[in-house]
Amino acid sequence: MVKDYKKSIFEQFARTGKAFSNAHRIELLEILAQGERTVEQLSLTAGLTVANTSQHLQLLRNAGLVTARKVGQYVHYNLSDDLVIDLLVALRKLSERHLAEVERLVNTYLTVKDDLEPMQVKELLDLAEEGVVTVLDVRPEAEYQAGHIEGALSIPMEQLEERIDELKPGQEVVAYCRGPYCMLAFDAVAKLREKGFTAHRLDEGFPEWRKAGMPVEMKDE
Amino acid sequence: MVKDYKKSIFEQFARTGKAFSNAHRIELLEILAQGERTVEQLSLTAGLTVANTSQHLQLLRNAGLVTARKVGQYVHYNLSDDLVIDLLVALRKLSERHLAEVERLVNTYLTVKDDLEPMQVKELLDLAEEGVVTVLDVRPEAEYQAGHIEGALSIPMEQLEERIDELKPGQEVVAYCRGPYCMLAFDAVAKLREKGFTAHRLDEGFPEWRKAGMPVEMKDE
DNA sequence: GACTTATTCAATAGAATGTGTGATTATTGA
DNA sequence: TCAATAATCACACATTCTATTGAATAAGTC
Repeated sequence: MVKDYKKSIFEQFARTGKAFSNAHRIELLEILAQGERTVEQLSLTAGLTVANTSQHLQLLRNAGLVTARKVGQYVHYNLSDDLVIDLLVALRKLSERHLAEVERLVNTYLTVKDDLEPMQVKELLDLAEEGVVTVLDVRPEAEYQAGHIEGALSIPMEQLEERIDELKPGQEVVAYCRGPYCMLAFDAVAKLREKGFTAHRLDEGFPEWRKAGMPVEMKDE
Repeated sequence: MVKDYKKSIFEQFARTGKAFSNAHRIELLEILAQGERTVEQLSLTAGLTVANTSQHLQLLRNAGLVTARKVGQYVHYNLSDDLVIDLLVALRKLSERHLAEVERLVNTYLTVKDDLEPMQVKELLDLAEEGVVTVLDVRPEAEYQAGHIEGALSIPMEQLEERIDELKPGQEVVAYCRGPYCMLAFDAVAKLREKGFTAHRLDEGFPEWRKAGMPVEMKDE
């Protein structure tokens, strides 16, 4: 009796854990941490076929990690709970510390890492308040629409070069994107500095920001 | 280039996640959260064959979640980091909230749950200080030896009935064991009440207690 | 009603995982 | 040196996962 109970309990936990045992599923969850998405959007962003995406989503749904609501012919998926973000963050932290490989990859890609000091949230808030800095959201337009840091300016990374004159030359810029492993903000900072701006990268992405209860502007849902 | 990087990063995360995708492995981690164990001890507690236990441990080791050190012919395993406990806790919380099944199981087994109010840590500390309550560790002797709450009395659950006279009749007792899903303390409280004691169950187990930086006595390692 | 689009379902093949058995490697002690 | 013990390894088998394909369902449009 107790034995059975014990067995079942751990199996339930494993069911949740299983959701995080596949790279594609983790990526889907990370994307959903940005905000609501349809199946097609998810499949495009993650680079999976629609059917495959749908199947992973079913699994995540069965594990209770995401919710789905149908609007017309579209099914909008979302994280069911902020606890999912907690788990993603815990997973990241643990992986960072233990998998030397992760560290290596981060350092390999980000050769300029030391130059791009991430800004602290408090610092940023103060400076933005005073108008000293511009907070720049370099994610795709759609993601900005779905939700962004309060007062942030949206210039998707691909358009940064052509729209760079929207930024005042003397202005200090803080770029952010999806999270610590999102490359967009790194690329943006590199580009901005190349163009003579003082630019920093925000260590956190939008999900962490929202999770921390910081001011955001969200699309009505 | 960026694509490859992205792929690799999520795969590393998945590797960590994979460790939590199997019920036996989660159980092994939960046991290790109590303290260091040998392969044989783990296999006995989890009810697995030694070879099977060893294989799961290899996987956990490759994922960087546990460390092994050889002492004579024994290999002692341990969690490599408190972040692993964080992840276990996050997994529990998320599972609890989302898997109705977990809730159901807890409630089914613990029909007397409402009667056994868990005590809050602060409350407990105050009362223990004043000598009003006895903190009782009902885990097996070996686990107590490896580490326990400061000042706790050890009476393993199996011996509780015969050694019950070690407790003063009027005394209030607070029992604890391995964690929220460990049955020992529930059984103990039931038994103690049957014997006329005022008994409570501590909601947290030893790992949570230690993790929270509360006073413990540990075996020298 | 026919057509288009978004999503899911069903079936399949191939890869990965989990477990038991028995052999193998270390370490200790006689 | 030999036997005993702890742990790991190597293999084999069954099970489970994953991605792909093409069909089915559901909602909107003409």
